[in-house]
Amino acid sequence: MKPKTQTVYHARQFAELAGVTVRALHHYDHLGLLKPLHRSANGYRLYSDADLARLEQIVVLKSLGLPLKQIHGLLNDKSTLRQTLRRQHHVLLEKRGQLENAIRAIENAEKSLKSKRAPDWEFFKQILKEIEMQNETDWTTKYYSKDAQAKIEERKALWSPEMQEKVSKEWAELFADIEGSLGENPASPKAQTLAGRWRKLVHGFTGGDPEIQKGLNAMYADQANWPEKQQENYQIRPEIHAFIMKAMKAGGSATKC
Amino acid sequence: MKPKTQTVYHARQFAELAGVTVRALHHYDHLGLLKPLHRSANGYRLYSDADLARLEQIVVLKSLGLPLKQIHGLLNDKSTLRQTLRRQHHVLLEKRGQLENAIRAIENAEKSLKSKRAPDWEFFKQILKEIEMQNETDWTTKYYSKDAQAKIEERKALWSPEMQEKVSKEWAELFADIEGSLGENPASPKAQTLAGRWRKLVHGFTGGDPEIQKGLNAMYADQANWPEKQQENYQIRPEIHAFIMKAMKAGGSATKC
DNA sequence: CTTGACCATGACGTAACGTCATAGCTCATT
DNA sequence: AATGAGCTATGACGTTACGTCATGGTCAAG
Repeated sequence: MKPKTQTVYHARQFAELAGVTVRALHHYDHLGLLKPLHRSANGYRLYSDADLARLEQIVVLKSLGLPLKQIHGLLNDKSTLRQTLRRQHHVLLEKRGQLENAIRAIENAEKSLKSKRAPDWEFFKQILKEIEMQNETDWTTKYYSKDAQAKIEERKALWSPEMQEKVSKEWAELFADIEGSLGENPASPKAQTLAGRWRKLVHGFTGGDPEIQKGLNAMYADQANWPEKQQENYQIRPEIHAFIMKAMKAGGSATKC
Repeated sequence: MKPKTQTVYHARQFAELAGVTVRALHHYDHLGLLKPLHRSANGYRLYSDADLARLEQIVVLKSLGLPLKQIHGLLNDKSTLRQTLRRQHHVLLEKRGQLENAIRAIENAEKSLKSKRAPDWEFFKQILKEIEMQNETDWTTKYYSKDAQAKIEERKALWSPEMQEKVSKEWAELFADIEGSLGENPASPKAQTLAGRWRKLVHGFTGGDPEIQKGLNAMYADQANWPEKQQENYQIRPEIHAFIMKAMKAGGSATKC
């Protein structure tokens, strides 16, 4: 005999088991997110242990900041769980970034309030701008159309750290290989192979989207105006760029960079 | 002659100057947060440079995460700016903490998803609990009534880092001084002075609130169940405690610890 | 029978606007 | 003068995840 623990719970008990309120249960029921298995004759909600498991999953996902709608979808089709988590991870990192900006801004503002007795709004404005400028991780955005930006954000969210690392390693290897083949004829099979790898990596970023490709090209054309700090990280040696361009042309591709 | 730049703006222009939408202007107007100086005959909102200054302040405060209601109050009575910023700083730090929990939880969950193909909800639950347990900065809360907790939070938010440091230094000094006076008669003026300092420091925390005092007492009485890590930081040597209790009694005070 | 504790549904409130819908005004072109 | 583009106004509903009544039925204990 199994220990026959209670198999049905009333709203109150059930809510307490998962640390939520009865009102929340009503809400979830209303949304169709969690419907009690049955109702008693008088209309009371009767929850089961299976319901408890589901509710606990809801609570977990909720604590990760997911909206109830998505949770609903996830629980009906858990195959997208991975991607949802990736996306959410990205979202949370961004929120944290903004929070940190605000926190630092307040700290600076407090310092300035300590010396000057009256608030200096011009100064505050400055502080915020500077902080925003400082961590301009997204200085690239100005090259993309609104439309393209949205698409990029979409795809960014799905890049796992491993993928990111793998890709940057592939780029590094590709650069090294090109470096060693600068003497080759751009039309040679070897050069064409390199151009192929290049295209594949670029394609991995653009996803084949012409809007994104356009932005990337624009960004590349404006190299002179990149922020100094990024020059080193992103700039491609002219010889390499020239070589690849020639190889691309020889191969008949229109992709610019 | 000063450069007579435009002195009145229509909604659209004005909004762009501060990087907000026209709808937001309507909203602020509706709330009474920012009313345009006048309206044109046809009912159009006409904003002035003074309005611009105010709008910019609104934008700054909003970016710090302050609700419009509070901003409204602040702009009418800037004397509370300091405290509001302190409070907000505290709020933001807490939000960041929660975000970090969620972020770490997702990262762990992703790891576990990598090995096992199916989501292991029990495991997720565990992860969240552990992370919550791990940074239990507020293990003390369980000793306070809901009411008292709210009050404590209120006061915490107003403690500047400097205050905090000053207070803990004062406690350290007091402990040292008591340590050197353990041989004294608890009724002696010297002991009474020490007891007075003790009371003042406790009062600084309780704010004279009996609810908070009660919680503090309860917490102290339950020393045996404190989390291990905190034992060292918070525990008071029994000799010192005993001495102060005697001195308090001798002085006729009812304060327990 | 009366409490007190628990249940249900329904509806309004919250924060900060976004997004129509409807309608008037203005300037410039046809 | 009529028309269309572009700007303006007000009003109202939608969003998120419930909290907080308001109203009324149910159940076990005394």
